[in-house]
Amino acid sequence: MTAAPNREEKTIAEHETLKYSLLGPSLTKSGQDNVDQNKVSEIIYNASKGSKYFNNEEARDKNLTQKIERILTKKRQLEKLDLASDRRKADEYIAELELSRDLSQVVVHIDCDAFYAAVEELDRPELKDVPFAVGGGVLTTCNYHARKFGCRSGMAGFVAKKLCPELIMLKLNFDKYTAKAQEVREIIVDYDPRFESASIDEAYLNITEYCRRNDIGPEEAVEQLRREVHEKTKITISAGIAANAKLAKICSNMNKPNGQFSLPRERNAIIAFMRDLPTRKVNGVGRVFERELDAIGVKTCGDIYQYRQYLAKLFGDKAFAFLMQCYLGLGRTTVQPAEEYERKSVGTESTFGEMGNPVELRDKLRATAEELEKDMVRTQFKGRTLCLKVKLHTFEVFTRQVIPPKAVYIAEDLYKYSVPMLSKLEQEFPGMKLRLMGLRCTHLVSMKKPDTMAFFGFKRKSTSDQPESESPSSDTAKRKADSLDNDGEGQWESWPDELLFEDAERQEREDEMQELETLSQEIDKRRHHGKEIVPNPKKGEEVEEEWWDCPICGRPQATSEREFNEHIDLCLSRQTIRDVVQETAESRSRDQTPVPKRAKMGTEKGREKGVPGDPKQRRLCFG
DNA sequence: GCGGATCAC
DNA sequence: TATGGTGATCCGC
Repeated sequence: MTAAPNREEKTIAEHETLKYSLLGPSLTKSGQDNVDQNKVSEIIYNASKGSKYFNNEEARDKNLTQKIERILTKKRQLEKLDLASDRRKADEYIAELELSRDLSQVVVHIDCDAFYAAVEELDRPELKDVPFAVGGGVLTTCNYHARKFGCRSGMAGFVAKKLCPELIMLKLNFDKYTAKAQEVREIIVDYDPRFESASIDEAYLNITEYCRRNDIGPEEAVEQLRREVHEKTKITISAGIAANAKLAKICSNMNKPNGQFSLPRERNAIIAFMRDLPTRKVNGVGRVFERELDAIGVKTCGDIYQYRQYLAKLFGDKAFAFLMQCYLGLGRTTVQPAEEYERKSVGTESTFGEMGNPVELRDKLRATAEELEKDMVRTQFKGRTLCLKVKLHTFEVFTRQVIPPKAVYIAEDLYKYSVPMLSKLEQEFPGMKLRLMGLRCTHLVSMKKPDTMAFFGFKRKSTSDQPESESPSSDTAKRKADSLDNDGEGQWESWPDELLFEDAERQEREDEMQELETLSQEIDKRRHHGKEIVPNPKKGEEVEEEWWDCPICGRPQATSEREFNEHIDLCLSRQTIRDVVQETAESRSRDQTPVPKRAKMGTEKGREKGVPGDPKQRRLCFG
């Protein structure tokens, strides 16, 4: 074969993958079954061709193709080697995972059907029979009529219009969706008071206890839940019922919309289910990983097994572990409120018309900093690291970060420390024009006043043999109260908005805050020092009684939050902050026990992400 | 630890 | 005319 046709073939092949990529990330969403994807792909391709976005996508696609070439080359090398040891390691891992299999829990994933569109339809019934979408330049979602034309979430508005010229575009009414989501959560809380919001329209529930208490089967319970939600909110939801969250999530997509699917909680049924399941159906496998897996011959989760000896070397240990769990159909069986997840960053970004003027760019940076300050104040965090993100007019994305001398959150500081990064980028890309700018703080430090047990990480542990002590009703009430506290106000009463103060006073406050922050970190570290600080049930009969070791004086303290806070206040006033920090540092150096890591939020590759307990975010959620 | 990349929603 | 915002994780260096 000559070189020319080969190159041509390659170009065609590359365009095929590009076209596939251009279809967007939500290809697996429902409503696309009877759509001629080739036709849709052609329209999208032609609508996009030549644009800067297209060119960038093309470049990315070429890079991925090269990356896949490298993967294949590596695989061919591995094939020549003796991988018996790798196969044995994989088999040992599988055996180990198998031992951890827990089929005792009934986990449910629920997902509102085309949620934003459904809410809009309630207000405007005439929309029911016409294709329409919600969102601005990019579709946030669209109804099922629109999906028949190939429209999808994440698609550019003008492309959607090409696919469906009659498409009606609606602006987002975020408050409306939030209110509706709240209605839904008020119902599902009765099925699991500790349900977990995955987003505004998705939630995980563990209904094991509900089924036991009401002597009802899981499928029947979920049918009842869906019926109840529909009757009371007029929203239809789809649900998946399975032994763990990963499977439940997959199952909720099986009979969408307005349907449910239950996967038996039996090993054989689960293995059989995974065997024929395309990898892309698993949460965490996106367009890229799907292509990479496909390239080596893995199309379904069942295919994973025969390639097990290659996976770690080709994709890394994390991906290996993830894939093994996919093959076995394993996932977490725990469900917990989103507020209990720990936030790791706060950021803001925005897109705008091409901008290259350095003065304008600095104005934009200042505005971005001011936006971020609002979010930092709202969430009560400072950041030890500040990250600047820019997207050039070519759609290329770059990030740069700094560690300011102190934790930051005030716009002035955010700006001051990010300007040099912007200047450096301007040097790096002379005449650069941006279409997006963003700022993000990471390595967060809490600014919450240290007067609650929650601050120290103490949570009332429900006595396991006393489920009534944490009855659904009381928890519901508490969680409803939480949701009303939507701005985190009331936790910072004695420290009003910084902006109200004159600069000098502000500085003073800041220094004080800095000290508090240092204290909080020290105590935080110490808290994680050992399990011994967690609440211990008192020996004896009174199981309800609990006590805590004060993290400052070390003495055991009473159980009520009020008493505990009073003690902490007393302790703090007796001992200066400096003393505490000193003492804590000493105790740390005495005790060489490694600080236990916080519970990880997700599993490998960001699977099973939770939503941080940020009010802004929480507003988006059921939880 | 940094920067790029991927992923979910 | 023209393709989002927020947050998380993983990998290679």
